[in-house]
Amino acid sequence: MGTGSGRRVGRPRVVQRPDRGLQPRAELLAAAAELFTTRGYAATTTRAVAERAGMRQASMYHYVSGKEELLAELLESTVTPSLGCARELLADLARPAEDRLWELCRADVELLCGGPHNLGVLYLLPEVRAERFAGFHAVRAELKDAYRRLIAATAAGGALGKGGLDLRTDLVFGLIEGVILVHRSDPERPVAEFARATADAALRIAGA
Amino acid sequence: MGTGSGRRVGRPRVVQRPDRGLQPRAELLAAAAELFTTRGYAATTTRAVAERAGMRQASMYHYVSGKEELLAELLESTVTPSLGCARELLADLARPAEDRLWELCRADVELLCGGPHNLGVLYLLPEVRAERFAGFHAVRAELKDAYRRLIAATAAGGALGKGGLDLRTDLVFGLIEGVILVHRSDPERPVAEFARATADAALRIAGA
DNA sequence: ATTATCTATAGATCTATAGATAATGC
DNA sequence: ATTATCTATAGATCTATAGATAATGC
Repeated sequence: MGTGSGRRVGRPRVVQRPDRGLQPRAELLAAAAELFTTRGYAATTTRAVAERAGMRQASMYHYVSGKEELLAELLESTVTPSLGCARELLADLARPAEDRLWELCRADVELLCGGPHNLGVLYLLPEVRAERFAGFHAVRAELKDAYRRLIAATAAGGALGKGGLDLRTDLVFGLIEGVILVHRSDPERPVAEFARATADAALRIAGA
Repeated sequence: MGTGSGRRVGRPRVVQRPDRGLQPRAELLAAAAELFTTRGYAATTTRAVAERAGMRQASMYHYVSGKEELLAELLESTVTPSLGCARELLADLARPAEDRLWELCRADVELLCGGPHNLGVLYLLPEVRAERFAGFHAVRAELKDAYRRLIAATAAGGALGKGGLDLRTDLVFGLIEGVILVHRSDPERPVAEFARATADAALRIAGA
């Protein structure tokens, strides 16, 4: 039972394209990622997404309820890997907090800048404030809290009061997000190197 | 000749509101700033802007050619003050570069975070890449170049090669932008203090 | 029979223009 | 006469549903 074979149930698509081995839903997500980041979410029509995914506009509704569902899934899928990394680092009490904070920053930048599209811009969409995206906000808040805890666990962070800790966290978090957004200005630069430099900068801000 | 008086030429507006002393075009800009930042640019209709400014949808076209013109003007009006500040600091050769870089960062954050709306999010709109907004891109590039030159003029920056200088510039610029975006998470915090803390962080990143 | 598509379209917008109207100015 | 507004609307969308169609599966 090969997924790659041409033998597929259902009416054939009117436009045939080289099968990229993706499931229809994944094709829709990939198309949405590209269009949302390059043209904007609200400016992207369901027709544009469907057509880029190789199907007609109406067929999209066989897989998703609409644009919102695509956005919600894209958002969560970008934070989840970073969050997984954060959880592991939080639990790894053997390593110094400074090392773990550095590693979280580095991994976060590399994950976001390494993908084919700059999904970080989606975080800032005003539409995302809606109740519909509560799931995304929850994971993102947990990620930010991981940053806060790691900063608090550093030598410099331990001396901070609540206000000071919140401030440092916002600065570090702001750096990470900002750097991801600014990155497209020079996509030539190797991501791994850029991620390490950002992590170095974050540690300086944290006062380590 | 008081602008405040009720004696106005032309057919009266159908909805009367307390005159806030703004010219119609300024009312439109204020309405657009609020709606673009809270609901998103593409999601905001011309009707919504006009109605919030106190006039009917079609009347808006007496003052502006459409949404794009409003966006273009809002964008430029947010960078221009920062750029003016940057020019003055660049010319002030008597002061150490470190001081001037610190001051530019502080002023930039204060200007952007101090306004009633978070206009920084508008910078990231995919729509803004269009040729229509070349003017905005020009002033913004000049602002970024001012950052680069001030960083190059610091003691630590002088030793950097081109690649290193570009990297530092992106990190500092990323911090400023990111911090402006993250700021809304805690709008209670006094802006002046936040701006100073960000400037401190920027100098650490720059290696000073 | 089941499935994945398709075509067609109703209903709801939204933009930008045309032309009418109600003020003041002279 | 000039001006700032209004109402009305043509034309161009865009979304989401209804129902038809063309494959495979049994």
